[in-house]
Amino acid sequence: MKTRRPLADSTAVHDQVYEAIRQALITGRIAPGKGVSLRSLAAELGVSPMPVRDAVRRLVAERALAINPANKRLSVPSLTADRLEQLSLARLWVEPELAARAVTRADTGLVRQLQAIDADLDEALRLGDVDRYMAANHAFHFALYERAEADVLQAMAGGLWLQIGPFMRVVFGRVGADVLVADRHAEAIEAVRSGDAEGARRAIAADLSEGMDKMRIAVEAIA
Amino acid sequence: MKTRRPLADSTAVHDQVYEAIRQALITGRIAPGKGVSLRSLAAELGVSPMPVRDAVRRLVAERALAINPANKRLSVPSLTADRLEQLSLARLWVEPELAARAVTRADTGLVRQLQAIDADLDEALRLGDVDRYMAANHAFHFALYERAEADVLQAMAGGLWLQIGPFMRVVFGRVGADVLVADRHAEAIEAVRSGDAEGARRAIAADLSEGMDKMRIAVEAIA
DNA sequence: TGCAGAAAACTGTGATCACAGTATTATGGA
DNA sequence: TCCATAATACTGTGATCACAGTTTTCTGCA
Repeated sequence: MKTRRPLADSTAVHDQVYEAIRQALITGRIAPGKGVSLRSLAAELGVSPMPVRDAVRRLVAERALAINPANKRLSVPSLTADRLEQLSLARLWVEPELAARAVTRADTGLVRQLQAIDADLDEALRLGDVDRYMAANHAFHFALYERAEADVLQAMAGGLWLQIGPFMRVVFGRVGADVLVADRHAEAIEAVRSGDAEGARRAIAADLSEGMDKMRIAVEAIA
Repeated sequence: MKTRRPLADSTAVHDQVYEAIRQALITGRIAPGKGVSLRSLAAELGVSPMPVRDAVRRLVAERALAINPANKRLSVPSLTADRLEQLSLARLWVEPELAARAVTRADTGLVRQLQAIDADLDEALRLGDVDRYMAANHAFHFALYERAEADVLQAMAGGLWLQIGPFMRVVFGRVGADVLVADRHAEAIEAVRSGDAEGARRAIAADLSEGMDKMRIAVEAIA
C-alpha cells in the first residue's frame, strides 16, 4: 500500500496524525480506558505506522495517552477522582491567568470571534450535539488564550485540556448536555470587550470551577 | 555497528536515551541555542537513530527541545526574558503546592534524604562544581515533590524544570556559582520535619523566587 | 586572493522488516 | 461442557534503507 502523497501541503504526516488523534481525544471520540494500537490507528487514518508512532510518542509525553508499563500497550488514561482534582487545580490557575493577559491585547475582532463561537456553541447545545459542543467550547477558550501571547502558559493549558477531554465527553455523554447550559462565556466576552482583565480572570475561573464541579459530581455518580 | 545489547535491564533504549538527554539538559551540558541532530546524538550515545528519534519526539513535546519550523532542524531553545517570566510564574505556582502536599506525607526518611542531598549540594558549591550543584539541586526539589504523590502536578514541574535547566547553567556558568549559596533548603527541611505544610510552601516559594530573580538579573546583564 | 557554483555531507521523515514478547483464539482431551 | 494447552494474531521496539531538502565544503575560474 503506497501512501506516499504529493505533499501539496507542507505539514508533516505525523503532525496531521497528531492533530487527528488530538481532536478525537479532546472531543472524546476515543473513550477513556480504551486500548489503541499503532497499527490500528495507522489503518484507520490510512497512513503507515511510522508517523503514528511519532504522534503517539508526543501524545504520551503530553499524558493524553498512557502506556501500560507491564505490557507496554497503549490506552486512553481513565480518569480518577485524584487526577481530576489535580487537573482542575492546574486549569484553575493557568487559564484565568491566560484570560487576563488576553484582555490587555484584545481588539474588537476578538470580541466578534468569541461571540460567533459562542453562538455556535449555543446552537450545538440546543441541538444536543455533544461533539460540536465540545469542539466549540475548546475553540472559545483557546481563541481567547491565543491572544495572551504566552506560549509557555498556553502550551500548559493545551496539555491540560488534552488530558481532561476524554473525561468531559464521558461525563456529558452520560449526564446529558443540558446540565452545562449555564456557562460564563457571556460574562467573559463582556470583560474582554470592556478591557476588564480581572473581570475576565474571574469569569473564566467561575466557568472552569462550575464546569469541573459538575464533572466531579458526575464522576462520583458513575464510579 | 551492532548496538544490540543483552537488555539485562528491561527499560527500553529510548527511555535510557531520553534520560541521558534530559540529564544533559537539566544540568545544562547542552547549551541553549545549540543545534543537535538525531544522528549526532545517536553516535554520541552509541545507539541507533531510532530510539533517539523517539526520545527527541518526547523532549520536543515537553518543549525541552525545539524544531525550527523552516528547516525542521533541532535545537535547544534559547531563553528569552518573556519565556523566563512565564516559566517563573508557573514554577512559583506548582512547586510550592507540591511541597505543601509532600509535607503531609513526609516521614523521617524523607528528612534524612533531603539533608543528605543538601549536604552534597553544599559541598558541590564549596568546590565550585556547577554540574554537581545543578544535579543536587534538582534531586533536592524532586525528592520532595515525589512525596506529594500528585503525578499530574509533578509532571508539570518536571516539564518546567526541563525547560529552564539549560538556562540556569548558562547563567550560573557566567555569573559564578557563588551567587546562589543562599537558598531556602534548610528552611524547607525544617518545615518538612515539623509537619508545617504552609511553611514548606513559603520556603520553596522563596527559594524559587530568589533563584529566579538572580536569573532574571543575570539574563538581562548577558542580553 | 576572492567568489560563484557544483559536489558532497548531513538533516528529518517515512516505509519496511525482524524480533520478542503478550493476548487472543483454536484445539484436543476429559 | 469445561478446561488446559498449543497455535495464531497482534503489540511495541529497534534497525535499516530511501528520499528530498538544506547546509557545508570543495573546486575552479577570475
